[in-house]
Parts: sequence; C-alpha cells; structure tokens
Amino acid sequence: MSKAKRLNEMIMMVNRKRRFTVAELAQEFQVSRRTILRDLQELSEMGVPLYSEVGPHGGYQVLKERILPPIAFSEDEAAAIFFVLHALRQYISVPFDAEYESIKKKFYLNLTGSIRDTIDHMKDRVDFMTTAQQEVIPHLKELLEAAIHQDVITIQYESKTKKSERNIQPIGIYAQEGNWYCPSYCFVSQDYRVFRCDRIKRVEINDKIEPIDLSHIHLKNRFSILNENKETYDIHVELTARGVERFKSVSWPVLVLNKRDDGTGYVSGTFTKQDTDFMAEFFLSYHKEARILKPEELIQRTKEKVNELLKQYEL
Amino acid sequence: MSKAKRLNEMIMMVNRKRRFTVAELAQEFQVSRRTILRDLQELSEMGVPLYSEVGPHGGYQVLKERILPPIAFSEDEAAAIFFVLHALRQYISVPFDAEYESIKKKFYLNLTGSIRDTIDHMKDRVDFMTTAQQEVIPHLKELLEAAIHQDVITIQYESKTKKSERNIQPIGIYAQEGNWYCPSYCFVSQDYRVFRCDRIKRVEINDKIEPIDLSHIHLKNRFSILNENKETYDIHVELTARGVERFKSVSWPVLVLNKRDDGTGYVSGTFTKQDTDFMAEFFLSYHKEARILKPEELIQRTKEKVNELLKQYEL
DNA sequence: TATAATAGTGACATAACATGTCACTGTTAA
DNA sequence: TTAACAGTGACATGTTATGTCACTATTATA
Repeated sequence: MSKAKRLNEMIMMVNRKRRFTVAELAQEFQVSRRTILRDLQELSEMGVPLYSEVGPHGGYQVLKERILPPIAFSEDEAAAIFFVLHALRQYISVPFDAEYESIKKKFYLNLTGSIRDTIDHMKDRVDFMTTAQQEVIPHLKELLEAAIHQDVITIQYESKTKKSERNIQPIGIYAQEGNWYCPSYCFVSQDYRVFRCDRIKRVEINDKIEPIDLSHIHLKNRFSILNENKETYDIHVELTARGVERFKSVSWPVLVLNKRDDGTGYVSGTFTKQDTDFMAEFFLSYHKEARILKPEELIQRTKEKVNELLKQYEL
Repeated sequence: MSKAKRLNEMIMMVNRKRRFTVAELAQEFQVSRRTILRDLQELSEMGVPLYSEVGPHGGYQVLKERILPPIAFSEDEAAAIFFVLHALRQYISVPFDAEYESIKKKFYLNLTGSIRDTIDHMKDRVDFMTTAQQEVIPHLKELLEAAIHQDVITIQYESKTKKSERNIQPIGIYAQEGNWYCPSYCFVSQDYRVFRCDRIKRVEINDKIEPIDLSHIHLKNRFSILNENKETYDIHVELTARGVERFKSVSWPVLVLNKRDDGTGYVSGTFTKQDTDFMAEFFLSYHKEARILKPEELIQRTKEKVNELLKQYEL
C-alpha cells in the first residue's frame, strides 16, 4: 500500500478507534513501529489532534475536533456548499457559526480566480426574504446533540410569564416561521412538550435521570403518537384555486391538501382542540379563498374573530 | 517542493489558467517536462478533467467541472455541511440536487463509526416545518448563473392568465414563503419585474442583446433604486407586544420594525401603491395585534376587506 | 511542403524519500 | 522491579520520483 493511502486509512482508523497503541497499528498496517511513529507525526502536522501517554495503559488518543481524510470537491460542489451555508444562515440562526467561518476559510485557500468571484457574487445574488431577526440561539447545538444522543438535559426555560427549570429529553429540533422549536419529553410534567429554543436560557446534561426510550419517536412520526390521548377535531376547509396555491407553501404534518382537477381543493385532517384559535386566525387570513365546513367549533371561533375585527375597524 | 505540494498547487494553477502548455508549467515549477507530464497524468487519474491537443496553439485545457485540491475538514465541519444541505433541501427546492448526492457520497466514504451515525440520526432529528411542496424548479440554477454572470436570457413565462416570451437580465434570486423569485430587468416592458421561478418554463442565453449595467444593483439595495419612480405611501402601523413578536419573523426590506421598551412597537417605511391589497390582507391577519394609523388608503382598503369577510361568514 | 510548436513514450541513471532494524532513552502503573 | 508503553538516532536497503535523452506523432502556418 502506498504511503498516501496508508495515511488516509490511518486517519479513518484512529478516528474510529479513539485509543490505540503504536504496536497495534504496526500490526494492522503490516509495517514497522518506526514507520507508524513517523506516520503519526505526519498526521499531527496535518492537523489530526493526537495525544500520547507512556506507560502501561498508555498509548495514543485522538482528541475532539477530529479531522477527516482530505476530500477533493468539484467547483460545483464547492459552490453548492457555499450556497446552502450562506442561504440557510440568512434564513435562520444555525448552530454552526464557527464551522461556517472555518469552512469558508478552507475553501478560499483552495479557490482561485473565476470560481472565487462566482462565490463572492453569489452572496449578493441570493436572498431569503422570510428571514427572522438574526438572533443567535445559544443552546441550539447542545439541544441537537442531546436529541441525537438521546441525553436527558436540565434546562432553564423563560416563557412570557414565568421562569422554570425542567428536566427534558429532546426528540429533535425544527424550524417554523423563523423560530426553532424543540419537542421533548418533559420529566416534570411527565408528558411531551414543545419548547421554543430561544427561550431556553441554560442547558446542562443531566446524567442522573435515566433516559426513556424514544427511539421509535422522531420528528416525522411524533404527531400521530403524541396526539393519541388528546381531544381532536376533524377538519374540512374548501379552498379556491388561489387558496390552493397559497396553502401549498404551508405544510403541517396533520393537515393534508387535496387538489381537484379544476385547481380548487380542500384541506382535511385533524387538529387538537387547543389549536382552534390558531386555525381560526389562519384560515381567516385566507379571506374568500378558504371556506370552513367542519368542525362547527372552528366556524364558531372564526365568527367571534370577525366580530373582534369589526369592533376594531368601527364599521 | 514536495511532490504532494506541487500537485496541489498545480491543481490550483491549471484551474486558474484554463489553458497552458507543458513547457510553461515545467518553467513555473522548476521541474522537467517529463515530470510535468507524469504529474498531469496523475491529476487526470485524480479526476481533474484535462484535455490536450498537439500542434502549434495546442496545449492543455481544463474542462468544466474542475476539481479543487483535497481539503481536510473536521468532523464538526462535515456535520455542519450535512446539516445545512439537508435542512435547506427540506425547506425549499435548491438548484444543487446532483451536487448534494455527490457531496454526500464523498463524505460517506471518509466517515466511519460514530460520526457517521451522528449524521444519519441528524436526518430524523432536524426538520423544517414551513416547507413548501417539494416541486423541483428546473431552471433555478441557470437563473442564478445568469444573475452572477450578468447574462441576458430569453425565458418563456407562464403566469396564471397567459404565456409570454421575454428577454430579461436577472438581478438575483430570492426565496419567500417557499417560492423562488427572480427580480430582473425586462427588455420587453423596459422596466424591472419580479418573476416567480416555477413559472419560468424555458431559459436560453441570449447573446444578441447587450446586457445593461446592473452592477450597482443587487438584492440588498434594489428596492430603493427600483421604487424611485413609483407612487408610494408612508406607512405607520402600531403593534402590540404580541404583534411585535409576530412581525419579527417577517422581514421586508422596505418596512422597518421599531420596538419600544414596553415590548410594543410600530412599523414604518414606504410601500408602493400596487401593494396596498397585500398590505391590507397582511395586517388584517394580525387582528387586534396591529392597528393601522397611516395611510388612509390602506385603512380604507382594510375596511373593505372586513366587509367582504362579513358577507362570507353571514353575521 | 518544410518547419516549428506542441503532446507523448520508453529506457536508464540518479537523486530523493520511505522503510526496516537495532540499540538505545525515558516514563509510569502495577 | 518489571513490563508496557512512547520516542530517537543512525544506518542500510528498498521504493519512488526525477531528469535526460532520443525518439514518435500531430498540426498550424509560413
């Protein structure tokens, strides 16, 4: 095996093993200890964060910030990565600000001339208008990591009215209308709750509480599971062709858009009682393009909303 | 200089030069012609798309799809790239589907063990709820490229009512509410127009028309420039604290949110006459959380809208 | 049509680099 | 005290990279 190939494979191997000894690698790669020592020194110089301890139970360790073997991207791929990094960061706070900068730097070092200009110009030529105010969400990364590793965490949560401390186990994170939310199992209320991530002021891993098994629940299926014991309504809303167009840009997992051949359509599905207010306001904003047929409770609530509007505009 | 370093620099050099001869490179890198030939063969094997022609004015050329020198990313950077690629594609159609697949493949080949699992799990743990229907927008990439290179293109545009063919020069592309839009200078109407990208059915570069100088206009400043000659209204809308919260997730360049210490605030700015209808519906959807004070035309239009609602809900 | 500019190959010597071996130093847990 | 580990330096040897040279082949253009 050539040296270059051996080094690449060595990066992957040490990343996988985390701890290893020189003799061990010498055995695996069928080269001498001396060669492995020289290779490890080269990896260090390349940026692999290695650390060694002598003595029994000593050996090498790879620290955090492990690096991958070098990858050659095409210019189009580089442009795609820049595009999505730039675009998504415009759209919403993402938990990777430091990484964005370092990725940018690495690419810039390897780009010359026209492609560099292309990428520079892209910044002025792509925009995301529905952007929320760019407030940094400090604990988003920790929440995502807790969701991935299924850790229990202790958070301090500040809702509009009160502060509280809770132990939760995140299911995932999702973005909606420019905000990040974190649906989780809450050990305090012993039920599932959705937390708005910018209101989570402190996150600490809590290894005293045993995580519950959420492996079957993730973001795609949580609605059907979590709504099981709640009071729900069946909904039916007729949409004009324009209404259909508009509804297409919304997608709630619980509401389904059914199109007809003539362009009109209707919304069906179920929603929980506590969302009645939201649904009333939502379909009211469609004006003539939406007509609620079911449920009666939603129609009633909508009428009340119109009455409130009436008063405000003194007709 | 070591061979590895020379090869990396050679990738960058040939990418920059596009056309070159063997003797030229031999001179620049201070090695023999024979070595350069061997190096170029290696680059070819590494995937650099080289093509050569013999004879006077012959030489080497790099074809499209140029590749960059290999870059070593950290695992965190790889995770960030995966996150944004995955997230943005959930949110909206992006003109980089092929690149997404090839980037994924390249990373997967270089990932092992835990980090691979982390990335696999991320897919189930991150979601974007405001996602538009995932309709592929066929010409988005060409529009972006035309905007970057300031090309004039001929498009076929299908609005709700009619089809037309136009020559336009794109300023950029932007995403709003799950749709892509392309503000451009239109040579047919001799004015700036915004086109919805999914209604653009054909794109061809038109090199017969000379591009106009749009270099001073880009997405960030186009509103102030383009609205210069249009009839506009000054707006003032009072918002409650809840209204402020809600308005934060909107950001139109022309409307500014002014916050007060008590949490309430107001919206100020200007909008064009033709947007009156949209503004009326928009602030109506805020119900009690928004109160329009200016302009009179907008208040009037809003009252008409409420009247229409009245009829629909038969109060 | 001759010429010069270009790519490309093969063979060989030599230079540079990579590897293995070995004898050694140093640290530390058990 | 011992064994398990990292680490170094020197040197011989094996492998790869490079240069040189003599060659072939193609093609634009003077």
